[in-house]
Amino acid sequence: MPEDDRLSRVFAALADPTRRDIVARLAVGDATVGELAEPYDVTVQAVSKHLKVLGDAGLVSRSRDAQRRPCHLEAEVFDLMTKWIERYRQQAEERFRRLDALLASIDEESGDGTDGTDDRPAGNDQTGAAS
Amino acid sequence: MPEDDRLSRVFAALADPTRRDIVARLAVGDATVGELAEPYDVTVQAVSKHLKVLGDAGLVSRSRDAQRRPCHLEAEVFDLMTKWIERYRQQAEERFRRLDALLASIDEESGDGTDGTDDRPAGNDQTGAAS
DNA sequence: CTCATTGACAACCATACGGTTGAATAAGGA
DNA sequence: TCCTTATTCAACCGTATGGTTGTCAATGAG
Repeated sequence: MPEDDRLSRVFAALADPTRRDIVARLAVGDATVGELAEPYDVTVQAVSKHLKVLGDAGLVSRSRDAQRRPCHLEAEVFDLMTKWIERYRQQAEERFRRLDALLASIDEESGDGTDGTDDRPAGNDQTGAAS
Repeated sequence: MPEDDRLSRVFAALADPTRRDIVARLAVGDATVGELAEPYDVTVQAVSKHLKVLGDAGLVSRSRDAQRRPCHLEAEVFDLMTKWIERYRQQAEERFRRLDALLASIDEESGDGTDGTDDRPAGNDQTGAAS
């Protein structure tokens, strides 16, 4: 499966409060569909659907114990999200730092505010760069 | 806004590849709607909708520069996600460690495999615990 | 003032989503 | 064997989503 697709599934799966709640419960310990359904006032079928979504996203795996199909949380998928998030957070924070440095340098040489624009660090001139 | 709702919006916003791509571009630098729309073969209106979703999730903010409405990435929202993810990842990993310790302790006293069930660490007996 | 640019809003369409009910499958227990 | 439990599958319903086209508001340039 394409990694992009997988990321989409994971994010979409966690966009639902009930499914996040299920993940929270599974973090405590494995559980069956019936057990997971109990706290909510929805049918077992609905929870089964939620579990299918979580399963397709790779967040939970199922095993078999007689008629039961216990659900198990697969924590490693979280790494995929964390990696994605951290990447852009760091990028954004880096950009913020650069802007901060720019403002500081402008502040330093206050009095001849005519050529300060040349101090702009290269690489963040996205605005206005496109045709 | 309820935090749960906010989290849902953020996850839902990032569940779309185009919107993740937009976030990636904004991490490099602010941009206008038109600039953001260019790489994709969808209309500007569609991108505007995407930006509304990202805005409602608190992921991007808008300012005004003449007719233009530059988009700016708000990195702090990532913290909300990271916190949620780390919480359950750590819980799941902790549970994994406990299971590992259990298996190790069982392995140690191999030979009298009759009462090993009492060695189960407390707190992870979710399965079968619900009434 | 008039026009071009930038972007948002409204209405519409097809599809996906979360939920339901009802029936089917799988596995034990009487 | 028949019945109960646990879970899924199938069909349906209302609403949300991502996309389109068309129109309108805001602003700057001629």
